[in-house]
Amino acid sequence: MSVRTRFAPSPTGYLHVGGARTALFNWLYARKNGGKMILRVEDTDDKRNTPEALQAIYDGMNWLGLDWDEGPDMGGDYGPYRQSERNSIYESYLAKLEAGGHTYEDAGAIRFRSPRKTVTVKDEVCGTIAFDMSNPATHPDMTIRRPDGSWIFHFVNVVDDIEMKMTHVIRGEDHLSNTPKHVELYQAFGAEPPKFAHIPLILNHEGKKLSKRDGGSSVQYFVENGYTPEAVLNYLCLLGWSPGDNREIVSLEEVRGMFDLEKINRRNAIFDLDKCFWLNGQYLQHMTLERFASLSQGFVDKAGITYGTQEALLKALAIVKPKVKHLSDVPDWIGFLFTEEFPIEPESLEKLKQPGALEHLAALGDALKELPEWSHPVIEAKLKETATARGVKAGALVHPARVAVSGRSVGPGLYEMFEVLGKERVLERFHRAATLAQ
RNA sequence: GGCGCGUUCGUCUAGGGGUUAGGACACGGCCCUCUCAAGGCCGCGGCACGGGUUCGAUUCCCGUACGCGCUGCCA
Repeated sequence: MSVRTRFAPSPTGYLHVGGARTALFNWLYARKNGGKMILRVEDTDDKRNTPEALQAIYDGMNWLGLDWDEGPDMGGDYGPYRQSERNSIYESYLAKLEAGGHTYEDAGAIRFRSPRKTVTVKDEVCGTIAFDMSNPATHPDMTIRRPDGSWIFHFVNVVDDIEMKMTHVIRGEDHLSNTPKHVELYQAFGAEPPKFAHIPLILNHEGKKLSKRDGGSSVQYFVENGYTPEAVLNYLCLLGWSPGDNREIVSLEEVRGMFDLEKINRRNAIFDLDKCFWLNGQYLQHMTLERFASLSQGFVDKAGITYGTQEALLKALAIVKPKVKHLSDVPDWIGFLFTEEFPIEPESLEKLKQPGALEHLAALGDALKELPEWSHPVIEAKLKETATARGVKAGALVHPARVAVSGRSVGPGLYEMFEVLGKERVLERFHRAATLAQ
């Protein structure tokens, strides 16, 4: 039987990183085994259930690059894929339960009568667990339908998993304790339960369940803060799973080849934004300039930078790419290259006021002015030559020049900046800075 | 409270009856260097505790503690 996994989020208005990792593991397992990944929207009773909330799920999944084979947007053989549209299916399953005497009414709601036996759950991650369901006080009969006719999660979840022929249910460990209830339902339907795999939860720095308020709890956070999907995906893979060979940087493709349910830990993991941040810098540095440019484009446009030609933008991006850690920082890193209105940091301006700084700057300007060719190696040689002639270290010229040209003391390599700016603008900026620092 | 799951550096993890307990992030130092990064080197830092089992336990078993989850007419 071919593998069928599913990601079954409830539209809450955003894609939670925990949900994203659940989706990722389901995706990996399906793809690894040549199976199908299904997206099912669990929108049973919520009023907050809006088109925007659904869109947030699509957006998050799309951004991460996790695709699915069946879902609300594309259909499939077992649809519809939104629980709000599956009422007739639930009615028929309820009828089966009623026919079997498994239900009863309680204050208008419909409850499932537990068989009150020990239920054994076989979990691919947690092993075999026996749950004693005999005590109604600790394991009350679950409600499956509210008085208003709406359905309860446990019921529709199981019905859909049966109907959609899921072979593997990979979900958060918060459902482990619910699983015996689900197994009772499978048994009442005479259906074979799927294989379960409960994956550890993702916690915040306080060790609590990651909530909406925690930075990085939503995929949207990573989109807005200039993370690359490959870095986030890589980070998520490393939470509860490991390639086992001490590598930290592993592409989705590689993980897809070696992913295995048995290798998932059972331990909850605290989300470490620092490490995700580090991975992001790694990915940014090692990706192609083209990829970097396409990921940066949105941030550059949003910042309203008038960069002229695409070629000019590319040149600017090339010199900041090794330094940038967040794509959202790109505009700040390249902005001064495209306008003469860039700000000069007060602290940096102080460097220009240091004794000798303006003289060095003027001398450097004079030297550079004579340069027949304007390229990194030539500029560098000239600067060093000038420094030597003046009996100072290169830094004495570099620092004031950097401030003059960029308005700040931290930035891309000086010679690279010069090259991108061109001789005229560099010399102009030298003059302007000298004036400002008087 | 009951039930379930868990517990290796601050964090993510590798490992597993005999190891100097490995890696990564973070942190500190040094090197490189035009700044900042990157990179290189070094350092800091860990098997929750108590009993067993065993020649030997961080690894297996049992407790305890702690954490998390479930215990809804939330999902």
